[in-house]
Amino acid sequence: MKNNLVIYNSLSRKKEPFNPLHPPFVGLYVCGPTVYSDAHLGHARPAIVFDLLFRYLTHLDYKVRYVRNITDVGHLENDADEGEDKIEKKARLEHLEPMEVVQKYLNNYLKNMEQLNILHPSIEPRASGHIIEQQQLIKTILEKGYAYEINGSVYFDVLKYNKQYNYGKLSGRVLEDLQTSTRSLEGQDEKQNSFDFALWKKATPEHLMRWPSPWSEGFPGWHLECSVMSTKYLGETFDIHGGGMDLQFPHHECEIAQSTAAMGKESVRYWMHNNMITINGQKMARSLGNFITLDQLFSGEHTMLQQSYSPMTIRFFILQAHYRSTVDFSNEALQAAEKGLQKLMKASETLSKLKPSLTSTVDIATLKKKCYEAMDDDLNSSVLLSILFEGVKYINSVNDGSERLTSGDLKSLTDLFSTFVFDILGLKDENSGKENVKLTDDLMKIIINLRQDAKNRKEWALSDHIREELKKAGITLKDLKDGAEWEVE
RNA sequence: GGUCGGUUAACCGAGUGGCUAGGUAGCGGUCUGCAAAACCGUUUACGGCGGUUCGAAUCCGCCACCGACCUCCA
Repeated sequence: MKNNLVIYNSLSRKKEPFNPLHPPFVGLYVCGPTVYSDAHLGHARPAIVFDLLFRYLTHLDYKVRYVRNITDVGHLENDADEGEDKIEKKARLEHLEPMEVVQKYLNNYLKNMEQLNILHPSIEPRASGHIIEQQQLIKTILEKGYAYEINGSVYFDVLKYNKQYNYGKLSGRVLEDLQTSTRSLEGQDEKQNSFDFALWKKATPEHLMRWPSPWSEGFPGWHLECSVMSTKYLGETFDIHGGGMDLQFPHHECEIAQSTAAMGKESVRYWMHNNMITINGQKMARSLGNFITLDQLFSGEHTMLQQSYSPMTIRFFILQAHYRSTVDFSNEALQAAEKGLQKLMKASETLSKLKPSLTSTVDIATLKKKCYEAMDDDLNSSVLLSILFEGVKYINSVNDGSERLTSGDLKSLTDLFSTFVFDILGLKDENSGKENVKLTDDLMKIIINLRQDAKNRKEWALSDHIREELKKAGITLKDLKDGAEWEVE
């Protein structure tokens, strides 16, 4: 199995040829959402980026097992109000059970993902379903001597780990720098060093989410679930781990430390990080309160939105930028994306109606080659789209008669669009269904009006003929006192 | 403060040591009863200052500004 795919590995900070460990199988793990509020535009980005990767690898005939976790345990929040669990905080506010909150927002997230035409991962494991495995990993790390227990909590000993391994290799941190620069936060008295992180945390009396363990009734640390669930389903070593750039430190750094401490080796071969979506140049995040939820985008109900934007417009908007660049939100940019998407969709419809010629005046084989080159170059969907728009130009030109395509080339171009626009980029024509309903409605109005004119002129034969023909087409006309109703059988 | 990244035309956004990215918007034209669509042509680019080079927006240095991470976060 061969491919020309090159991906940027955050670990080496270089583009590297992608060679899976056990071809034709590929293991892909991506950090999913913490489900304690509605999904926002920021959540759409990694979902779309790694959906693109999943789709492309699948297109290249790899057998991909794609694991995307659901964080439903909620993790410690270092707010002024001493480490309150996010999910519980929300639960108390809304008088719901923590798991009820989880279910509500998980449902919403999954609904949004479907709207964005994001394929379901192969496995969507939940942190709460892997408490035992997480405890096992803690035990192993304790046995290896890279963690210590204090007052029922267990912390990872970063200093000791760093003597043998390199803590900070992924994010470019140097431990000595961290020692001086890490802010001193309250409630960290237990830790030997400020940069140590929790593997197990003893629950305070008001903490609702808790599980029994050898150390205390409590809950697992922030970073544990990913180490556990990735290796459980993909093996001790697996191909790709993805997530947002903001997770690089400390989350992914800690994952590396945990896995390495437990197994003596690293799990991940290629680290991939998508960049952020900005709004007025600033990161869009729940914590900053400047986020727009996907439901709001789709409905247009937000003070910053001039109109609603369809899921495919959002998808197209995100795909227009390369995943490692920031992408800046604005109404203007989304409206441009909406128009661009419409142009692409319209062209692909036109394509299906083109008539073949005996000769071709444009080079489809080269176009196809360039599409693969764009995707192979670290999933450059931005360049891919620019090439597909060359194809759009060809299509419209052929339609206008200024260019020609043989039936063979026509088929190639149709395959190309089907493959790249729909299968790989995962775009779909949202208007076809809606338009048809509206179109039928409009057509029926025209027919009914014409028939009314005929009736007004007492041309009953014509009027009856129209009604009979419609009946044959499965449409029943019902004449009312004024006007007419119609219905489909 | 530390680490890392960015600054591209009206807006979004690729890319590259010499060759039109693309989308949206604008302008001119073709087509058209009109309009729309489509097609053709087209305008203001590579933050600033130096350096390397035959040639830099692209490499190097300095400066300015912006951002991310360092704390849950996509």
